Amino acid sequence: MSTIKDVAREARVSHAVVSRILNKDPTFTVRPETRERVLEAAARLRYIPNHAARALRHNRAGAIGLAVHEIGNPVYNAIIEGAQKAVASHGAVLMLADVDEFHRDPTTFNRMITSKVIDGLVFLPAGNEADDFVLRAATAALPTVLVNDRTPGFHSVTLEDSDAAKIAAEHLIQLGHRDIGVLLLDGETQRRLDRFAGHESALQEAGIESGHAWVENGGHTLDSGRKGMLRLASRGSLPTAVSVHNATAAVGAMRAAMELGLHVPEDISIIGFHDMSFAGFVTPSLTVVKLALEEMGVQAVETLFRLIAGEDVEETVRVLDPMPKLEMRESTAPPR
Amino acid sequence: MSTIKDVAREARVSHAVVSRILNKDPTFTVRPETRERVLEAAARLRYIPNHAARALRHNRAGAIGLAVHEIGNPVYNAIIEGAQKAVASHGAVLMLADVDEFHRDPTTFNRMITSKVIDGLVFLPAGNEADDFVLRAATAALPTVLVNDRTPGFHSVTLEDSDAAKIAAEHLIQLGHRDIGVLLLDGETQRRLDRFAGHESALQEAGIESGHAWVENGGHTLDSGRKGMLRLASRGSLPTAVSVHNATAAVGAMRAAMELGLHVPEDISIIGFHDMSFAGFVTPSLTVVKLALEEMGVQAVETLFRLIAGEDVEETVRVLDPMPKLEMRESTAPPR
DNA sequence: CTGTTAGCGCCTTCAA
DNA sequence: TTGAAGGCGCTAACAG
Repeated sequence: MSTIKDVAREARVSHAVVSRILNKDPTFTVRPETRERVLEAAARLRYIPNHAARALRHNRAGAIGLAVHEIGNPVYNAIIEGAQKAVASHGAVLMLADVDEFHRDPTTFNRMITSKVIDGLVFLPAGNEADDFVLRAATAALPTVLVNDRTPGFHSVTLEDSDAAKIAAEHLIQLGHRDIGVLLLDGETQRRLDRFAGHESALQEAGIESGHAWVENGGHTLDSGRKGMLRLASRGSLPTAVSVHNATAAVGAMRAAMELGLHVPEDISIIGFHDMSFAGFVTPSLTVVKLALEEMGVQAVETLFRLIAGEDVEETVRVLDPMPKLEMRESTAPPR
Repeated sequence: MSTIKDVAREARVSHAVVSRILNKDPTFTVRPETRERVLEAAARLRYIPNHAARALRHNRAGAIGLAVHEIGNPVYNAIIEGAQKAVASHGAVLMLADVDEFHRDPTTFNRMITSKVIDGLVFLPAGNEADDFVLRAATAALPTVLVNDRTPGFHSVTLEDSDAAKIAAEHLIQLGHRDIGVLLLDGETQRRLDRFAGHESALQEAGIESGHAWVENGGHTLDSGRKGMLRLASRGSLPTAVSVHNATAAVGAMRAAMELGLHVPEDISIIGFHDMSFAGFVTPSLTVVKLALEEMGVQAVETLFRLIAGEDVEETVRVLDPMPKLEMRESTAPPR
């Protein structure tokens, strides 16, 4: 591995000159032939600046962290991809981490946030106790941005959760459903409340008395969705349609319906959130409200970089483009 | 952020002493009271060594990379988790990266492998052109370990692919199937061939002439699995059972069967590989051969660290514990 | 226009 | 048993 000094020797200049040329220092003028010599030497030696030395000098790691629950949940995939791209466009690298893992063994996490391994953290909360620990520790040590949720006092990037839930409920209403259940997210997140509010407002506008009849937590995993649906069913009466506020949970809910001997969508319609890969491939394929997950990942990282640069940033960034949009498939149909 | 000098001043010693105490230098003896003072000061100031300075000094990044195709594919989740844990146990951090992203824009990748952002790379190939680029570039620059595949001349950690495929085929044979199709992985990977060999050997031992009758590529995605199944069906005759060498593709294959008006498992049995989260939740739930994915992730990282430390490492590490195991669910049944 | 110098925070001889 | 000094590779202020 060649260093800046090797290049300097090769180009017969001091290493400081190399540094300034390669970093395109605007306050610096140099004879074209010298610049030429330096660039040529750098190319020939395949010089690449040492990351650690740079980080030490700048007091910047050149890496940012992304902490999620369950890296494997396909819903998060789009967020991760968006973040990945945005980070790359800043010439930095992404470090992916599991929140629950961090909570179980905080050593790594603590090192990551306190020893300058990363310059900032994007954090996707799920509403459990691990969140609280991570959020508290992270914000104390680093610029931190919440993604897919908002909490007063913290920088956040959110979707139009209320609108999205409203679109889902309206779709069911439009199909002719009046008995509409909902599987909310679990955990104490704002998006849970926002989505619930959107759902309720659609019912209200349609003149449907909800009376909080069929409301359960469905969470964001296959298993929690399945259990939520089973709880809904254990009430004696069943709705003809259910809005599930997460696509992974919706697949679990469909599984539960099948176990109960119900056919989807003939006996019960199910709509999910997020257009993750599995939505179109399960049977029946899942009608969803598609959200701008990837764009949200991008925005979160951009917000974080602005924070790191010390810029003034509004507390809550809302991702408005693209807006939530219905993606109709097989799992919803008129009631019979 | 306090530095080693702050601690030294606080404990009224030189910073060299602090360094040696904190790093437990065995060739170093110190008066208990001095050690006490230092440890106490370090704790009080919440001293954490600066990662960049350490990296610079040791010429080690303290991070290792994991390059996969499609971070969101649930099959990889277990591998990632295993790797995560192993990396943490070494006091390092994991950098997750997307191979295809790297191929599209090699800038970030090149920086990552050449500028000491990571100390080594674990690489999960899928058999496309992106692999070749990444593998070539990575091995030239860094200690690199292949995971879930093997290539002569490169360090690899693999599963018992042949055995696993054999178990899958034997399960179908035992149920009474004789007309057995297979959806292979695509791409030019060794595990594709190994699994095919295991499959064939089961048929042979059962006295079934394969004649390469129902053999197609199913890949490792929902869509490729679906298409593979459609191609199988387009041949005029249909097998009564299909072994799909990847669980995600198997879900796609089930979807295709449904589109063809076939019921699973009544008309056609389907068995998949890897016990990923969705396997138990799709309808019908998917019978799979469960592989030691998480353990493979662990082993890959351990192998990489041995390589980084300059130890002698056998070229191919086989993960033998736990061995592949059948996990029977609803998608396989006797032929009718 | 270019070179010299002084650190960033840490570890590791070498001396005392 | 402890301290002083040098240097990892890089950048930025200051000289020339």
